Amino acid sequence: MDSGKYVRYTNEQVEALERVYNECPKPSSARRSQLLQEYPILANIEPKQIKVWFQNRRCREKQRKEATRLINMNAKLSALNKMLMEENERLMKQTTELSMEVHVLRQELAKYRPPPQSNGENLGLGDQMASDMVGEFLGKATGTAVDWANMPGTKNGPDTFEMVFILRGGPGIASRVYGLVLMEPAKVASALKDRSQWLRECRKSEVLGEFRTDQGTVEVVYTQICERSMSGGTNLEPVPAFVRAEMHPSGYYIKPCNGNSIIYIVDHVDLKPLSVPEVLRPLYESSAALAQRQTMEALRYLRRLASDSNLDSPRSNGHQALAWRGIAERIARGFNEAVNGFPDDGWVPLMGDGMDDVSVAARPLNGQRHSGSNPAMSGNSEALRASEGGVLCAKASMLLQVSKRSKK
DNA sequence: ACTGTAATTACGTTCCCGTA
DNA sequence: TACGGGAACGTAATTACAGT
Repeated sequence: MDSGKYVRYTNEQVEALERVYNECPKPSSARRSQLLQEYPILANIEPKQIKVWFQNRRCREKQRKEATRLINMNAKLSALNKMLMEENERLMKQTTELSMEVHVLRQELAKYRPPPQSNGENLGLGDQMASDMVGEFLGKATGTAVDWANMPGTKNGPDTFEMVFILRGGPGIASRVYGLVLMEPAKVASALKDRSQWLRECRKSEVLGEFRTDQGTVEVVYTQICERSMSGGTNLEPVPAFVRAEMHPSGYYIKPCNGNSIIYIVDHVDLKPLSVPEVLRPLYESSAALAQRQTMEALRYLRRLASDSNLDSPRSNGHQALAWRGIAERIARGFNEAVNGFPDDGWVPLMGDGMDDVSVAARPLNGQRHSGSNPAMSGNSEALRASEGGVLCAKASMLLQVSKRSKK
């Protein structure tokens, strides 16, 4: 650029231009010519220069506003960052405290772990007697030789000291579960005496649909292990050609433990799968889920009681309740995956939603009609085997209700 | 070297006018 | 009336210069 072209306007000239700019930042060509008349001090400035000055002035104002906006935003973000840093520090401290608390709780839980069951080696006399009593109890409760298969996903671990087992090799289906409940043994016994009470939330039963096959009538029944099944009473009309099942007496073994209780719960159901229509047999054979549901429901009930009763006690707090809930949920998930071969969300519940309910899920296959409820979109090997027969697939709890109704 | 600002450049939009 | 060309003007980016 020719250096002779570059000039710096005087302060007076700039002040005059600023006054005009404040009135009108974007003057027209006529207005620009007019202000040359109004301000003799601008007489030596070309109209084109005036135009350029206004262009640059608008540009500068825009840049300054943007700079101011960025400065303000930076201040806000700095304040927010400071606040988050403080919050992070607080949470880090909380994490440390909770980790220590978890460590203490695990140490406490480790004290309540029952002795190994493989043999009696390294057991004290009291432990050996207790172990023998448990074995005898389990045998009587199931009416069969004890040959349990531990369910994957429920192994003893650092954060759980309870296990779920399914009977292997005996008639029918049995399951057992043991775990610590923070209740006095007398209270546990009292709660378990009234079995119907912990089934109170599990008594809903509804026929969702019905259709006939060559082997007989198939009903789709939603149930939650209804109370009347236990008492023998029912207000549902019996459907002919349905199979029978027997409910064996359940058993509870309560072992005192430092003011709390280690509970062994067993349920045993003989569904007689050989009497089931062949097309449904695979489903009956998968009904280990039912027995497990019952035992887990009992244990959950006891824990709810313990949790409720201990909420006010100084040794209990919200963390404990959360820990118990987490353990129960992990066990339930693990069992479902182990027995059914798929997670809970693989089925769409017809009613109820799973964890605390004994829910039913079903899906129509091979173009068969269904009950009108949402069909589940995935299944397991048992469901697939059943589907080959061209009927509805369902979880075991549904089929138990079918068999119970025919028992009357 | 850095900053502020005048001047330049590139490009897009709007308006006006002539023409088919 | 539609269309194209040109003038005027705008913005954004860049360059160049003078003062500190």
